[in-house]
This record gives sequence, structure tokens and C-alpha cells, in this order.
Amino acid sequence: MPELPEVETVARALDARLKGRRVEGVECRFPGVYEAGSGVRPRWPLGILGARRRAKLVLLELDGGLVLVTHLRMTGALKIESVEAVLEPHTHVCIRLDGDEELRFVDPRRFGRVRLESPATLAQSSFFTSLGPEPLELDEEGLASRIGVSRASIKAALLDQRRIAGIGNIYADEILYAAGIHPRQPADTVRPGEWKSLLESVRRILNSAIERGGSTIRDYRSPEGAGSYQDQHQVFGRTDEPCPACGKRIRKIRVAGRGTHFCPGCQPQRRRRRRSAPSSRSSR
DNA sequence: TCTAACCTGATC
DNA sequence: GATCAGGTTAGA
Repeated sequence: MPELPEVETVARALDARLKGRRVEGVECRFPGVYEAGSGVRPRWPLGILGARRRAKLVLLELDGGLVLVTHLRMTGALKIESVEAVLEPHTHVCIRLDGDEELRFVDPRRFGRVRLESPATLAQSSFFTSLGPEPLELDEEGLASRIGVSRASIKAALLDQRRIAGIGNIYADEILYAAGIHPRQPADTVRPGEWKSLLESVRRILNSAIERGGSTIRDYRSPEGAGSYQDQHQVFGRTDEPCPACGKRIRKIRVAGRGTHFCPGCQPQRRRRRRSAPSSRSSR
């Protein structure tokens, strides 16, 4: 569910509300959802230095270099509640805070994970290995060199967290619509002149989604409430509605195994150019 | 590089 | 009852 803008919103809210407070312990209510990295033995309580985002991960930074790392996956949510508050269903981890509050990890589908890592275990954590750079920190050359070498579809390349990390299904569709590129177009056939507008689309869409607190289309909530970027979606979730720009019907197809929305008028399909020479090629 | 699998719940 | 969902990954 949550992609870069939603995770950024959650991290900012946690930073504002938890910085300077303490974690007094962690209770795991469903086996495996929470684990400490091997050899990590926290001595609670630990002060909270702050919260931030990396890719789609929420990092809660504690004293001594320890970090509580949360991946929300599809349906995970972090909520600050009074310890007296009734536990809502699917509450799998309770992170006890000072002041009779706790940070609760709720996740109906149970795909999400919470991990406690030390400086020694953080780098090897499976969360972090082979995570690509932040899309908002890339320049045109960086984007082209990471994405433009893939022989997969441009959508698959944008979703590949090893290439760049943080874009998910909603924002991939919105970005490609804004850039006028068909989601099935092979990434290595994007023309040199198109990287500029693709990068502008990446920045504009992710930044305005962050400004609006992300997209709330089913159950996503930051600790401060729902986002509103869903109102700005041009194609995602608008199957059969007219394109705001050209009036053609938005279509939904399957690309990279994901439901994919696009405008056939604004994002015309372009065939892969026939290879002129059987030269060697590499991917990644 | 694609599919199935991991899960539950909402909607068709 | 079948299908789909904002993510990732192991396996073919």
C-alpha cells in the first residue's frame, strides 16, 4: 500500500510526535512480525532521536545507534495510542512509549515487518541490501543510467527497488502518464530527450503527493490522518473515465504483474526498434 | 523475467 | 464463489 509519499508522511508525523521521548520495550503479539537482528540485546528504555524514511521503510532511530525499522508493505499502519485504548484487530506489535502510550503496528494481511537493528546488523538487513537510490535525489543522468539500461518495461523498471527505491504502483502510473510514456515501453528504448520530462514528472508527482500527505484509497492512514493526493490522481483508479487532457477513456491493463492505468491517447505505444546488430547487451 | 506465494478483506 | 488490492521475493 504505502509508497514513498505515504511513508514520508508517516515518518514526519512520528518524528514530530516521538522525538525526545523514550521506548520502554517492544511486545510482539504475532510470531515473526517483530524480530531483533541477531545479537541485538536492547537495554530499555532507550531515547528516541527521531524518525525518517528510506525508500519505503520507516526508521525510528534510538540511542546507541539502534533503529526500529518498519516495512508497511500493503496494509501496515503505525498508530500512537494510549495503552488503555482497546487493541484493534490485527495489532501485531506494541512499542511501549513513555507516558502510558504505545506505537502500535497494525497489519491485516500480515505482510509487513518490524525489525530492531544495531549499527552492526543494519547494513546486512534484508530490508536494505540492494536498495537503489532515492528518486528525489537523482539527476537526469542518474535516472537514465539506472532505468534506461533495463530491457524490461519502463513500469517494471520504475517499480524495481534495486534500480531506484520508493516508487510503487500508484505513482508509477501517475508518473508515466505525466511523462506521456506507455507503461509497456521497454525502458532501454526511452529516447535521450525523454529523461528530462520523466525526471520532472518523478519530482513533481512525488513532491506534490508528499505535500498532500500521500494517497488514501483504502486503509492507509498516517498517525495524523488520511492523505488527499488520491483527489489528484489522473489515471490511477480512473478506469473508463475520460482522460483529463484528451478525453479518451483511461484503460487498465496488466504490466509487470500489476494493474496498470494509462491513457491510450496521451501515452501511445511505441514498438521496440529492431536491433541493428547482434551486439552484446547487459541488463542491471 | 514471469508466476506463485505470502495473508485478509472488500467488492464483483 | 471468484477476483482484486498501495509490496516483495523465491522459484521456475
